[in-house]
Amino acid sequence: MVDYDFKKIEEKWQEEWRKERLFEPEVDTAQKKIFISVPIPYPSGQLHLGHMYTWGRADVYARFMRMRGYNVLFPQAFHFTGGPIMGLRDLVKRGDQKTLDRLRAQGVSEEDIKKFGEDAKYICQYFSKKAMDDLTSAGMSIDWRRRFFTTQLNPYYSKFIEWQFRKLKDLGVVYKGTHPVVWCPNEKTPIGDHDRSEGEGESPVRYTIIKFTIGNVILPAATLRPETVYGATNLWINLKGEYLKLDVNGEEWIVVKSAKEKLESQLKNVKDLGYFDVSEILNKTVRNPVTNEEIPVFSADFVDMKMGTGVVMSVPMHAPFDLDALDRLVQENLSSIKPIRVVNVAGEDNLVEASIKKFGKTKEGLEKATRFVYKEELNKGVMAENCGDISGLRVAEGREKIEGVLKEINANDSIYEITGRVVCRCGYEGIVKVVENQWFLKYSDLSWKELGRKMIERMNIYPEELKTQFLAVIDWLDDKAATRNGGLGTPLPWDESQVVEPLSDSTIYMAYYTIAHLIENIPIKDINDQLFEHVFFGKETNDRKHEKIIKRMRNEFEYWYPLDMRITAKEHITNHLPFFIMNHAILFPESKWPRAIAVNGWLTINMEKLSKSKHAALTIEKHVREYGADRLRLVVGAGEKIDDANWSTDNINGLDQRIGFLMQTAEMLGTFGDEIKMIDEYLKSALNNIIQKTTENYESLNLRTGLFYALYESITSIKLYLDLGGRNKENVRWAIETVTKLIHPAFPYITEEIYSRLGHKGLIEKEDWPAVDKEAVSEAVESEIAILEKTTGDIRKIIAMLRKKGNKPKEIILTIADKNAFEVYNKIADIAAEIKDPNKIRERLGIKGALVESLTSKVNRLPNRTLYAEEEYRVFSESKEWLEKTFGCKVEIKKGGDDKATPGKPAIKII
RNA sequence: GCAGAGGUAGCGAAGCGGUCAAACGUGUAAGGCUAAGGACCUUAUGGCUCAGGCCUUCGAGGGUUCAAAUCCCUCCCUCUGCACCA
Repeated sequence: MVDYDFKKIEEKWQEEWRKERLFEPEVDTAQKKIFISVPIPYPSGQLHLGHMYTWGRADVYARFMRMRGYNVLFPQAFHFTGGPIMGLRDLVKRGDQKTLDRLRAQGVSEEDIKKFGEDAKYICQYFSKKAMDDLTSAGMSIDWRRRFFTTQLNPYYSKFIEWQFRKLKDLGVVYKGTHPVVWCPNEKTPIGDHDRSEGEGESPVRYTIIKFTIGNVILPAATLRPETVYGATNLWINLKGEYLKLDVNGEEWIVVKSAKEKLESQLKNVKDLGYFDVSEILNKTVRNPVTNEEIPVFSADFVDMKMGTGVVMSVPMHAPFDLDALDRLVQENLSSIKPIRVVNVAGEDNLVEASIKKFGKTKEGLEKATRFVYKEELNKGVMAENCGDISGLRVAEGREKIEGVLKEINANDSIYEITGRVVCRCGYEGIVKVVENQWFLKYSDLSWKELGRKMIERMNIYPEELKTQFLAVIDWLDDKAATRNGGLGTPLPWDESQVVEPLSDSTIYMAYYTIAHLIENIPIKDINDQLFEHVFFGKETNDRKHEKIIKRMRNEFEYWYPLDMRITAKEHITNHLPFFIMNHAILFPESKWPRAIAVNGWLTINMEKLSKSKHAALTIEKHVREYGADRLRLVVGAGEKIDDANWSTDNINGLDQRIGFLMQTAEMLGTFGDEIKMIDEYLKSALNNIIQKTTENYESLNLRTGLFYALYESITSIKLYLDLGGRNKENVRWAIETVTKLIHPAFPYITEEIYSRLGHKGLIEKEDWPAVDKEAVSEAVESEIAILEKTTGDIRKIIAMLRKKGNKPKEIILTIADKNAFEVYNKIADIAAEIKDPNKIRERLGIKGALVESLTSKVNRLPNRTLYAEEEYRVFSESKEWLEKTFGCKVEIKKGGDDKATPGKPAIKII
């Protein structure tokens, strides 16, 4: 590592930035603005390297844009909404050992831990303060004046949320409904994924109930494949099970005992009418409500007492379990039923028979067979001609349509099951509950989706490939439950039993940043919808008391909005980002729609995912202390696009080397002169190319590539320049300053330091971003340098061979090709620019000879640029000294006279 | 299942019709520098050659083209998300 006192340097420049108020931009209509934001973190722990990656990317962009002359706003708030912090408080209160260990590992004092157990708000405050300090020390150029937090703990923000939801309701996109959730009957709350000790990822699945009737009594068969009702040959019940007769919404249902609780928690009005002996209906017939046929009721062991209603529709032609059970009855001469085909799969004669053969008749085998048949028929199946209204439809379509058919004849209902066993952390098994009084945002609305799509089409999305995915997500979007009945948050203004849930109260909060530092000058009692309507939409206000401050708020919003760049990680693609898009689309006019989104992958450490247990060891605080902020900021170059980025401290060495090189070269400047050689043209050309590439890549948040040019390619070019004998003071100085500027957004502290050591008084961040001098870019010069390098490589190869033979080179003679060879070469290059076929090129050229033959013989080695004889001579003769030094022998450069020389490839003769 | 992304040398990762045996980083090996180690510099790192050459490679198999890692088709495999949860 290069030795420098990073702590001192960091403190020094932080102070300078603070003095200059560099990160506290004011409205200035004469200056172009850019508004950047990163998600609002949830302060349930200390920020770690994963955060560093996302914030680092945002900060590089912010500093880059500042240098490009933009007035940059980069604010940061904190999100207190939700349940987990309260959960953390309870765990601390309970003295949960794991939790306490984790907090202690993060350096939380015993006194603070005690307070955590008493007050969730204190946890929020503690960690948000920490986060602020960590981000600041890591060099984030954040305007902290505008920080705020959410929930009713901040009544101003709550007013903003209330306004927003009233407005959404007025727009007709909020409605009250019901929603199935996995529910803990003990704690009486939904069990989210992280609240489960078993069953992560399991979710409610809806079974269709088809009502078969026997007189007035209903046998409700639960099924995932209602479209096969045309092929039902019988019903299955299980004589070993206990059944009940229930009054369900005024109808008499026969169901297995376990279904009672489910139906109750799924909003059915249930009265228990007592035990029902199912042997009473065994072998009796029931009426299929769709076909009106009478079919028998049989018993089968495979009917699961815990699943659904305990009544199963038998479709032996399309269900392995049904066929297997029926076969047994037929063998015992208890039935003579024949399966009925209702789905055709091209090229398949009897899918169920085939699959049973394949997977076997064990329970596992039949389960596999069932999944297989389900999949095949769903994907490839077509409903047969005996299926009434759904005949000829694809299975998926038929399944959708049959629901309507059943509904019309009042023969359907539904029951939810969980896709797998879920156990709550409290130890109780989860069930599906249909919760009432849920308020939904109607993201399924087609005209709303149209707005969302329109916004996406107009937005810059980085990486670009994600645009199609965003459009797909909008298509897939369904109504979103926007409230819940617990946790921290803002109560829904018209139904205070519900709290706006976290993802729904953080869709347009970026607008709040524009006024967050001003709004609290107005007493809370005077904050109303009219104020927000005025500030955001310029509608009339009759508040004269706060005229001045309101006017400022209005100006701030008008100036800063829309948001120019939203930077976030990929886990938000299917939740936060689409909501952010949709809510902006419906609430704001097009001129205020966000302009760009940049998405990044996750950070891995030495190729391993950052697991929760590792967070404590990977805090930003710890790493800044250990390595310094600049070195830590190297993490922004760890990845690109949505690929996962890998961080390893190995890379620090590479950074240090290059920083050291810049500093050393800066110190050597005094020994340089003012001679200008071809290599100086090369330096100018190469660096201008690098400026261009760096700028383009920073613009689209491709920071790994940007840094590759700014930090690696640039220094490689400067080294090559010095190697080849370049010693022009002005040019080297310019090169060092340019590179320092190019890498400044990523490594702000050390670059400020280098810049001041170069004798500059002002801040580098206030300097202009290096401009590309197109005049200086010369393809010819760069190709000649490449030719020089290639030739050097060839010489080396030949010398190595000679050495093997025991020969030592005494002299190297390089001969540049004849002028007329260059003419031929360039003619071919010209033709090859449009015609690519070697045969046709030769035809068109009309010249023959060994040179033409060799230049056009290999299709992938056609000349593709113009070369100049004088330039080629110059580059070699100016490098003569260097070549002699490199190879330790005499070198002679000749012009013409050797047939072996071709343009771009001088003849090498070694004596 | 649905949706999206992707499979390139030991590893990571560029390239997205012709300057591709394939940038760059890292690893490995040899040499230099060092008292030594680290750091640094040079070179090598698909195979065969041994005067700058040739041959075979970019998940598998077909196809288009004078020319394919790059375009088209089929197949195999991997990753991510699927919601009321931050």
